[in-house]
Amino acid sequence: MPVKILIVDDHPMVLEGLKSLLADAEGIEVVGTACNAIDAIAFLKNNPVDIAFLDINLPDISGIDLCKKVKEQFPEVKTLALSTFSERAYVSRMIQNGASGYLIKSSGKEDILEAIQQVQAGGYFMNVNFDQVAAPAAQRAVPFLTRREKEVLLLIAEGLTNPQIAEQLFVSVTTVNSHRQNLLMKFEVSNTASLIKLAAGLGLI
Amino acid sequence: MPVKILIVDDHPMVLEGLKSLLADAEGIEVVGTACNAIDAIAFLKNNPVDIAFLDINLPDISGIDLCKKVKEQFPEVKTLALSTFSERAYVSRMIQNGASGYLIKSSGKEDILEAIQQVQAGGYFMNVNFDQVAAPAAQRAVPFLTRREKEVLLLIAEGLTNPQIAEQLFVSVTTVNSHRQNLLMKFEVSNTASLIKLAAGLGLI
DNA sequence: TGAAAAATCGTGCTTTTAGAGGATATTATT
DNA sequence: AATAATATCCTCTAAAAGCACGATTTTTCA
Repeated sequence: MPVKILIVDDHPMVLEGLKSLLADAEGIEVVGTACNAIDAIAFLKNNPVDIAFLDINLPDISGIDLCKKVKEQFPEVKTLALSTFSERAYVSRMIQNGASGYLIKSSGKEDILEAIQQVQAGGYFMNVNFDQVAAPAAQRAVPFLTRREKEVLLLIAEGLTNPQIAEQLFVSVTTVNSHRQNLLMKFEVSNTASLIKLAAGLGLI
Repeated sequence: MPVKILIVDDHPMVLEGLKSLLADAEGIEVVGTACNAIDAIAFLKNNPVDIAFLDINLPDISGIDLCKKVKEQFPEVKTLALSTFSERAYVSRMIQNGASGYLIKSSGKEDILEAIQQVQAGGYFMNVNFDQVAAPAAQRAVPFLTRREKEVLLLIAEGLTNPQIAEQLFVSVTTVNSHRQNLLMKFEVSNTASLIKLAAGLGLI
C-alpha cells in the first residue's frame, strides 16, 4: 500500500513541483492538494492521508495553526512543514504543534523522499541547521533620543560633517560633536557606519 | 512554432512546478532547465531560446548579474525574473539589467501564461505593485559593485574600521581603502554616513 | 593570447571622527 | 525653588577617513 500524501501550499509552482517530483516515486501517492487551510481540513475529513505537507505561509490561517488543527482533529496524520529559508524561525513552533519534520523548499528529490521515509517510519526529518539563523532575531530597543540628537542624526545621515552641521544649526562644532558622541553612546556603537545602519534598520532615517 | 523556454532556478520544486505547469500549455515548450548560472549560459550557447526565466537567488552568481550577462551575450533572449516576495527590492535592478518582466513565485498558471505572452510580444509583465515598496529606493540607480566591494561594504556597515577589515580579508589597509574610495565614488557620496544610508535604502546591507 | 577589469599595494597629506576630560547655561518638571 | 535633563561650549590627543597622485599583479573573458 503506497504512502498517501496531501500537499497544502498556495504556490502553484511548488504544488506542481512536488507533485511532479513525487509522481514517479515508488510507494508514494499524492492523493490530494489544497491551496488553503479550509480545503485541506475538508479533504482530510473525507480521505485517508498518511503525511500532509504544510506550507508555513497560507492565505487564510498560518501553517503553524493549521498544523495544530490537523494534529487535534486527525492525530494519525503526520505533518511535514514546508518553508523557504527566511521562515526558518517559525519551524520550532511547527514542531511544538506536532509536526514530524521540516523541509526547505529548495530541497531536492532525495531529501524529499528521505523525509517521507523517515516520517512514515515514525521519525523526524529536518534539513537545516539552526545555528546560523538564531542570531538576527535579537531585537534592539530604540534608544531614547532628544530633539537635538534626532536633528543631528538626520544631518549625519545626509552626509554632512560636523562643521557643516554646526553651520546649519548655528551652534559650534564641539556642540555637534557632543550630540554625536551621545548618539554613539545611546546606540552602543563606536562609529558612524554602525550608527547609520542601525538607525536605518529602525526606520529613524 | 512554439515559444522556447529555459528555466533557471536552484529549487527543484520550482523547476519541476514550472515545467509541469507549462507542460500542457499550447504553443509553449520548455526546452531546458538549469540550476545555476554556468549551466544556463552553457545551454544558451548551444540552444535557441526565446524566453529565460531567471531566479534572483542562484548559488553561483546572482540572477541580477546573470540577467546582465544573458542580455550582453544573447540580446535576442528575453528574460523574466523569478522571485519570492521578500526580494522585491532587487527587481528594479533586474529591469535595469534588461529583464522584460517579473514574476512572483506564488503566481498561478494564468499569470505565468500571460507573462510569457506579453514578453514574447515584446512587452513587459509585472504582477506586483511597487507603490508600497520601491518608493524610496527606486530613484537612484544601484551602482554596479564588484564582489570585493560588496564584501567591504558589508564589513563597513558592521562597524569595522579599515584596519579591522584589512585583517579580516588578509589584505593591506591601503587595499581596503581603495575599495572604500571606489564605493564612495560609485555611490556618488563623500562619506561613510551617506554610503551606509544609501546602501541600507537599497537593501544592500 | 591579448585586452579589460578587478584586486592588490604604495606615499603623502588634510580633514573628520572618536574619545577623554571637563564647564556653564537653559529648560523643563516636580 | 530645587533638581534633573538638555543643550551649549571648551581643550587636547589619537585614530580613522577622505583625497590624490601613483603602480603592479591577478583574473576574466572575448
